[in-house]
Amino acid sequence: MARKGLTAERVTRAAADLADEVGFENITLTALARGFGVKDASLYSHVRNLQELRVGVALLAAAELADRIGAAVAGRAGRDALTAFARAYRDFALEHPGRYAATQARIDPALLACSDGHRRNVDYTYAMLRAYGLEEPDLTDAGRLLRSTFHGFAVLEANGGFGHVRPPGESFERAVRALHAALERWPD
Amino acid sequence: MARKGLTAERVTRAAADLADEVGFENITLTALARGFGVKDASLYSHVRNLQELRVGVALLAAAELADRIGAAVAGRAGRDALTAFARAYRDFALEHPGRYAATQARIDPALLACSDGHRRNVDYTYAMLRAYGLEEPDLTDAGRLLRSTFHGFAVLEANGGFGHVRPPGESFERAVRALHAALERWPD
DNA sequence: GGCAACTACCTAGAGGGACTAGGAAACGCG
DNA sequence: CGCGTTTCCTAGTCCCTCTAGGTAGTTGCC
Repeated sequence: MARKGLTAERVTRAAADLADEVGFENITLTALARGFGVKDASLYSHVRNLQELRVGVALLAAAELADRIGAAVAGRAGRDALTAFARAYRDFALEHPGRYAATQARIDPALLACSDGHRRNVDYTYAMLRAYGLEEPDLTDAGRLLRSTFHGFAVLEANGGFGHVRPPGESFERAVRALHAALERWPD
Repeated sequence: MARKGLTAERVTRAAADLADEVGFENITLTALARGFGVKDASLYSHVRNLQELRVGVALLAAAELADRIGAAVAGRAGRDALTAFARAYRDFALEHPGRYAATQARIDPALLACSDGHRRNVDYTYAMLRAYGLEEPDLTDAGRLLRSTFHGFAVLEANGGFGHVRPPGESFERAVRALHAALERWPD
């Protein structure tokens, strides 16, 4: 009955890794327990239930994504910032599909408000858009357009939704160019 | 032991309705069987397994979406067609969240090639884009941009990803305007 | 150092969903 | 009518979530 030194954080991090392997929807407390050489019931000392584990992964993933985006946009503005933001976003989704899916999981709004990662992601977006000279409500509209396009692209690419003819990366760069042009001419 | 007159089609249609209620990921053969007043094992006479049921729902939903889009864009071109397409797309996603999620489910490419609904959805998009004077590879890039934005918006809105301040519908109309402008000036 | 409190792990078991094997009753067609 | 097929059944396996209650390590406190 040797102790394995598990903590809520280690479990959550392992869950994030597992999510990247098998998909965020398919993480399982049993599989996680197997990975630690422990019975599944034991994990309930560290995590209340599967739902809470998912929330933990979502917060972790959002923070990691925010780190990447923050590093990418640091010291840039306008087109440079937009391109760096977009690439960081897409790269994260490609490298960490499970974590990325977690960032988009439906979460209790009260909890979401406390999530540093989610808040920072929004902040970076708004900061970038303000540099284009936008103000409310254009800020909101443009922000939603960016999020929709980036997220939609990430989902479709991850799901193999694009035929294999043309490299998705080139389509993505084009999309970012088009968005840049749209932001410069906003509101048309 | 009265027969209930079940068929693969009735089961699939019920699964689509259930998906709209509880989410595409959460449909269950057991719940479906309960709805028909039948044991879960009985459904295996009509559907090979859960995976195949999901595929069936996906094909059904894609056909329904294609019908709506086809009706919307009939006789229109340019901005009119784009707006009608976008509204039909978003409305479908809002009215039938489960069916909409099904249209985006990862499916065996071989099967997907046989899906009339999926093919028509692609065809409508390409027809619309050709009216903007685009040719390959711009056609592919622009098509991916549209799909990404529409899909991303639908997912975020369905997940409650937009705060409640500004009505999503207005942001959506703006996004469509921006996309129209981008298509007219393509490639920038 | 020794004892109590706490915590990390355990076993046992309920409950539910996917799925299979094999059986019986309804149906459809000659 | 009777024969084969289809539809539904019971029974049971396996896997996952989650709870209750027990035991063994660890920590803190005198």
